[in-house]
Amino acid sequence: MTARTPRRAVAAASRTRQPTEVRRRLIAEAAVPLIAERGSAAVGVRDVAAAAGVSVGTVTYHFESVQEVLSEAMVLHIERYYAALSASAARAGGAAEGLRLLTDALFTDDTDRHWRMWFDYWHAGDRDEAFARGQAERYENWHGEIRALVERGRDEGDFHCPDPAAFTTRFAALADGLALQRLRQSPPLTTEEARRHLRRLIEAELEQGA
Amino acid sequence: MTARTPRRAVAAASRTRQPTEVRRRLIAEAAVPLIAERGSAAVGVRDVAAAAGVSVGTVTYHFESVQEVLSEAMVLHIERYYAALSASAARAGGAAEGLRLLTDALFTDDTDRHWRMWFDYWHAGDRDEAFARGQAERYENWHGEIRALVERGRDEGDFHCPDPAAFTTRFAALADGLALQRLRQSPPLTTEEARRHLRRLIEAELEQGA
Amino acid sequence: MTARTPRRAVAAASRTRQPTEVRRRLIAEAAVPLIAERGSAAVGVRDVAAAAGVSVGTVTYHFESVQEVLSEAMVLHIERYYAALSASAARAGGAAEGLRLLTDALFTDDTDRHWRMWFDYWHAGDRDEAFARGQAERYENWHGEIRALVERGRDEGDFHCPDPAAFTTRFAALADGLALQRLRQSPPLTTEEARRHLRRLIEAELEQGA
Amino acid sequence: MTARTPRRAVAAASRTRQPTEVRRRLIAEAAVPLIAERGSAAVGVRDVAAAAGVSVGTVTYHFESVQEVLSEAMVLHIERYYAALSASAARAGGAAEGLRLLTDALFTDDTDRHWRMWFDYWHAGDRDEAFARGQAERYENWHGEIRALVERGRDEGDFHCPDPAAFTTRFAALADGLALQRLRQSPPLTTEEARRHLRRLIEAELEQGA
DNA sequence: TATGAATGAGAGTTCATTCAT
DNA sequence: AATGAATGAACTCTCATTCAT
Repeated sequence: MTARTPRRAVAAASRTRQPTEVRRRLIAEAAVPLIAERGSAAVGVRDVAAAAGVSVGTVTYHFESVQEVLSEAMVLHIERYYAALSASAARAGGAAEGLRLLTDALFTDDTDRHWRMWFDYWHAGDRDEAFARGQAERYENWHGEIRALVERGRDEGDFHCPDPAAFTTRFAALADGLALQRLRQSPPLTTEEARRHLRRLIEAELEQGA
Repeated sequence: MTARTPRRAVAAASRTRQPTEVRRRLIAEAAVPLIAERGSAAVGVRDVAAAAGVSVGTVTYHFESVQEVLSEAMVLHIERYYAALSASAARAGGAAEGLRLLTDALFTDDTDRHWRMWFDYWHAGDRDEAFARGQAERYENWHGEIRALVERGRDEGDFHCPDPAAFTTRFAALADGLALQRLRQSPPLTTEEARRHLRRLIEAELEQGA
Repeated sequence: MTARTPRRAVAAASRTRQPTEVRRRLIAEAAVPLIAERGSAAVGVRDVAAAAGVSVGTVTYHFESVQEVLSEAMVLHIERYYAALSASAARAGGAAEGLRLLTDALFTDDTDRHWRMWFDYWHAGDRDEAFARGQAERYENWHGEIRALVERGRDEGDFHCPDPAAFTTRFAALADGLALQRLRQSPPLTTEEARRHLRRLIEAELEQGA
Repeated sequence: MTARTPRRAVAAASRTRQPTEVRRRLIAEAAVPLIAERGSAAVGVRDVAAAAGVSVGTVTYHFESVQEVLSEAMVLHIERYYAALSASAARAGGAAEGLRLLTDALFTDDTDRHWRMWFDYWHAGDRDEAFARGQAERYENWHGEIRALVERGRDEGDFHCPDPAAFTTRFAALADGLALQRLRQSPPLTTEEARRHLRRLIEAELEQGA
């Protein structure tokens, strides 16, 4: 009969008193799958609270606003994604192989949800300065990662690259653009096609003189 | 008019009776700048009605839903943008020059609002099937435009291109990706830099053998 | 694309200019099935106009208000129903048989829609004085019909009835009440059961002494 | 509070925080007189909220929809009415007297508002399955009450009744039908007349052989 | 620290009525 | 007589935020 069915099941243990930082983290973490599935615009405090197994009040107690929760959750997810990419590259023997592994890791069947969230995050920045700043920062880290590989590759003699920064811009832009197309075109670009386009760029720009 | 939105000034001339198709167009047209400035998520029927100088009822009389108004407005704006690009390319002597003019037209100081709306439209498609379909269609038209130029350039002997479709995918993706970066990075990518990256792709892929 | 698809198909011939009384009748007549199917509360001017094959303006030109259309339509339907009952009774040899035929005609598989509209009409009278007056008038006619049969039956020596008016009240009330139950109870009262209850009343009150 | 509904006076004491079940009850209770006076179709959330001395949000917080509020309010009222009838019957020495007291209690000058709400509730069931189900259930309870009295009366030797279920159907139907007439006819059936008709049924069917 | 009832502005939509054509 | 575009008040429902407990 009640309008909102009380769901207390989730994470009953965490209903106990927690230090702020722990609680914040638990809440943000709980929001990640919600955003990934519905998009940030469709996630409300109530949803987050329910998913985290806490009350609405607890969410607003620990966060200034919903925006803050969403932002934190998205950053959490995105950083984790880039960490995986880095790990993938680090596992390689040389920078050239590293860039190749990273390229492969960018488009897999599991990455669509990442790209969706990434563009969702991008979009949020359109009206929210804080999101935009986070976005810029994330772009910077990501570019740094790529550029480092390119430069190491050049040092190791595998790549020929007069302007690593410019290449990085193109590489990152191409990846973003391919993802956009993949998520909207029909029939969609396959993951393999997307990778091939990136590899084509690498060949054309870094390996031609090698 | 409602107490909340007191202005009625705009488009006073159109207060008169209009055939449905005319009124629909006037309303959609009035919605364009609103969406461009605030993003589609922040535009409501009341805003549109006020901007069009009509009552709320008039908007809902001519449209099924707000979504329909927004979609129509965005399509209006986007198609106009692509028409300008086409015109720009058509003005050229040959296909090679056409592609160069088109590249220049993609990034100017006036195009940021286009890109913003383009990505807004893209994002709307994330939760609305109708938007997504429109998006796919627009991608197709846009790709067709580019590919035609590439093929004509090859026929005219200016371009060397074994796979025009693949190049088109990369060109369009790079343009999208550069726009994403331009709107978020700080300091932002300049229009000239963005163009240069696209020209670099053209050189590397189409003109290398010429 | 248009919000409201223009349906001009229906009764194209009647789209021509018509004298007021003719047009009123055509419109009211068109409203009958709508009310029967959806209930008067769910029928709007637009529906009526569409069903009558005329414009909204035409409906409001000929009627003071929607209420008036609905009322007229309901009266049309209800009077037609009672006319059929009268005809049924008139067809009989004597009053006794007439009352029996009328009883049978009250509950058939086709009469549910009548009862539904009757109670809809009754309900409308709860907030609208005009409806209530129409209702009272209809009750009076209906009672008159029954009473006349009873009195004739008494004169013909078939019935024994010291107070025809009181019997009429009970007979009419029982019919109404049985219909109410039939439309709500589950399992619903069958038409045959409903008739039997009415016949039982007739036996108990009119035929016991005969 | 909203500009449109300035009064906030009622139930000032209940402005305080209440557990859901309590608040739900307070709100439903506040809706009863509104429905009784205007009919359920004319009662909106704003009215209910104002009457309950809470905000609109509070109503929608505790209820799924207005329908739910109205339904709960009507059930509240109707059950209370039947409880009073039962109490009336229970107070009697024997079942025969119980049925007589119940008959008297059905029509008093205070019961018109009940009947109005009962038919309003009935009508609501015409388009809403949930209402219809509630209605069916209420019919069942009410019939059970009557039948029990009849059977007890028979056991006590006061009534002669070969088919208590059938009598119950007729008794309940007659009561409903008399109420319908009473609320519409002019001049209206007096309460005493209505009772007399019911007593006549009892005499004719239950006491004739006694 | 945690709760969840309470809030109220604002959203999209409906629709009887008006009136220029 | 007929049209249908235009109106705007009123509707229900959503939801981030507040705050007494």
